[in-house]
Amino acid sequence: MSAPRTLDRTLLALADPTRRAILQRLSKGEARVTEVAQPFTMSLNAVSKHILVLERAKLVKRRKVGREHFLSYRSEPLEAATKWMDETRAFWGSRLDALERLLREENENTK
Amino acid sequence: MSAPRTLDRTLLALADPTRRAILQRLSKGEARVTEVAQPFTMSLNAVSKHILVLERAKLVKRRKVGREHFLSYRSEPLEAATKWMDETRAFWGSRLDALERLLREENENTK
DNA sequence: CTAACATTCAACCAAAAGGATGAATATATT
DNA sequence: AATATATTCATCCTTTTGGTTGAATGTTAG
Repeated sequence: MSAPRTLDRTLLALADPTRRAILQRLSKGEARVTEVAQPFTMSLNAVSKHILVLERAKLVKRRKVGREHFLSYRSEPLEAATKWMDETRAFWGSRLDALERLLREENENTK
Repeated sequence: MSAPRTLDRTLLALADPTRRAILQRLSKGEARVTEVAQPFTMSLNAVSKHILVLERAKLVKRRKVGREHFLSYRSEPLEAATKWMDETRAFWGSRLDALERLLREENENTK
């Protein structure tokens, strides 16, 4: 099993609409911090912090050219999270169907 | 587009190893609060709070029988989150491949 | 050199998260 | 009725989060 910290960071980073919007923007191509911040009403600094969260989760990579920081989207963490979710959903969802689960519950309740 | 609040709550609830462990336990069948809390070193009350977070995200349903509260896992939010992730990953990941993205970036940089 | 620009750093703040403990509530057992 | 059990409620504490503003840093342009 892979370190759960990574998954924590990925899911936490994705659990915010601002950050998802940032990622969506970056999925269309590289952009500078100011460009990324432009559509939002919040301050540039606030966006800068969101970017930091995304970087910590490795969902965004930064490339510095002079005074400009180019941000790009990295797909690996989302792929990993998707993989975890698919596997988990399969395991939690279909392996025990409703009837099986009911039987097991009854069995446990009479122990 | 579906309300982002739901997705927020689901992802936030999943972004914690304790809560994922609780869900894993419940995926094997119903359990009471005390049973769910038993494996953890933290206090019962702390677990109770985690359960509340999971309920808010509709990942856990509660059925009260006398003084006992039976908790059960609900698969719908995880299914919805998986769906969102799959779609998003497809959209962000494969629709623009590396070359396309590179061209677009160069184009944007010369505007 | 100086001015403008891109970005972060440093405080500060309010709210939420994650935990502990002790009291309260409701139900079951004797 | 008295006690034990299952669970939450109410406080309190510390850390994190998400936001603000103002200053600092580094880079480019005039």
